[in-house]
Amino acid sequence: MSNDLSAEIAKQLRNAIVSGELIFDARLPSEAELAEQFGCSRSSVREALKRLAAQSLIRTQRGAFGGAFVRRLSYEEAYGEHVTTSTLLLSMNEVSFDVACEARFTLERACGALACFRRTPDHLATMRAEITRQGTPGLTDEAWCASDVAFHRALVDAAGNPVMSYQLAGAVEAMQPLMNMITFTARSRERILALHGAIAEALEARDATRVNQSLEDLAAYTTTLGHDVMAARDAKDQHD
Amino acid sequence: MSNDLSAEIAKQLRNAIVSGELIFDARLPSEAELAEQFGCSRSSVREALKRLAAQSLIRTQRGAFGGAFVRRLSYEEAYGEHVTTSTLLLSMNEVSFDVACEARFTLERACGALACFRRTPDHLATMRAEITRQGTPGLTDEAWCASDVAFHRALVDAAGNPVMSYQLAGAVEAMQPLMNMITFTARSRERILALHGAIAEALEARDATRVNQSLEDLAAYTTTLGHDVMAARDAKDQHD
DNA sequence: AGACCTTTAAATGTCTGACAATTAAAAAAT
DNA sequence: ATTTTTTAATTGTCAGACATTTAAAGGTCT
Repeated sequence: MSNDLSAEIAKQLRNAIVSGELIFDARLPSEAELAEQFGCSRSSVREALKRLAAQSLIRTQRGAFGGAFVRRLSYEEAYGEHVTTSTLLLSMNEVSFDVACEARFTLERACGALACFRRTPDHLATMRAEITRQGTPGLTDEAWCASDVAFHRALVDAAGNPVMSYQLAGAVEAMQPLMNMITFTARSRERILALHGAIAEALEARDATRVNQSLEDLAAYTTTLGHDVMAARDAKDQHD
Repeated sequence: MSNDLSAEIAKQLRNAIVSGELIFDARLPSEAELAEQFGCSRSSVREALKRLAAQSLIRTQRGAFGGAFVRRLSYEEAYGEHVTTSTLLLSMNEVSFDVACEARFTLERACGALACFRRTPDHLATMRAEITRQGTPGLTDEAWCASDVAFHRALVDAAGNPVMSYQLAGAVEAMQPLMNMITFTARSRERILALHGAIAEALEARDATRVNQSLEDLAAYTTTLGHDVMAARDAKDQHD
């Protein structure tokens, strides 16, 4: 039906994998066999297999008794894919800062409640370490943002639900590019740092209400900063 | 460094796209030019391009002035990719039903609060339509589950935040395969249906507390059903 | 001049055949 | 029994050819 053979072949093989017909670690027929089955050349089969490899659906192994094998999608890989897709989505679609912020903090607050029950000393230690780093003078914007992401990731992980950590990967990590615009002044960093401290303390005390409140404050402040930056940029554009 | 040329080429091109060096609708060099640039054959370049195409990063166009163009990732595509990845992740990693349920309903409750402010008559109508469908006798398990997903998707969309809808895609839609195990009896459907009604009513009344409570009830009941099914299955396994 | 047809060149899509590199099993040698 | 060598299967890469598609350029007719 399609005018792209390799896409069609990839689709059929993908279906076989997703439907469970080909299970984890199952070996696909060799490229030559697939070419015969589909009545096409080896090149077309290879292009199809590369498509599947790009989606982490298969791995290939050279040599005798090698071939393409169905791959188990790990949390780490799924996490990475989710972050890449989300980053791309946000960077290519002019998403409003407000909307992205709202989504991120709404979801993060949902984690906060669970995290109060489940947080371990490990999670608290990670958060405190990032807070310390954020207090060091002369931190570059990139380093600050990376640390910010690590802090929030620790908060999400503290909820102790790997599925949720995966789901929130995009919300937390893909925000980084958007956050880069708002951390210009030392004053704004100071304020954010104080709010991070409040969150960590409330989490240590397992005080869900305070965690929630601190996250709301942080959301409000972040939104304000975003607006200020946007307004300043608009003014500059007018001036130029 | 890698022993896979096409993967290496794909990586470099992907970086150029993600970093913004190649912007939306930019045309990549032709396959022949890329082959020359990378000092390899056209086949290897083609395999690399297919990898990028599989990730929706480029589209190709045949003919003169055709070629590979950077593609804008739409919400719909990102949504679809997220669902596929999540489904695969859940199906391949023996995720506990409890953990998945907790993640899903925790995130959904977070939407509930926002949805009370933003829900439109359209959202309510969609939810009521699905409730009606769920009440029709003789509904297959697949149809029931699809309708269930549509209902919850409407609830998420009612929050009026497209970024959030995208983020929750995995949580809502990838649960379908897991839900398929628990909707065996008419009695359980009836109970779920009643809870759906309660959610819709509370949302219409913009009563956040009741929405939250109803979602919690639904979560609790779903978890119970899951346990029952699991226990029954274990008992059967012992017997066989 | 404008509308319609034809040609052309550039590009991707596909096929064929070849060889290199890798690898595990089988066979041979010690 | 252990080590080494051979072998066969399989993926990775390349070169060259041809098919197909497509938009632009050129030509023809009114």
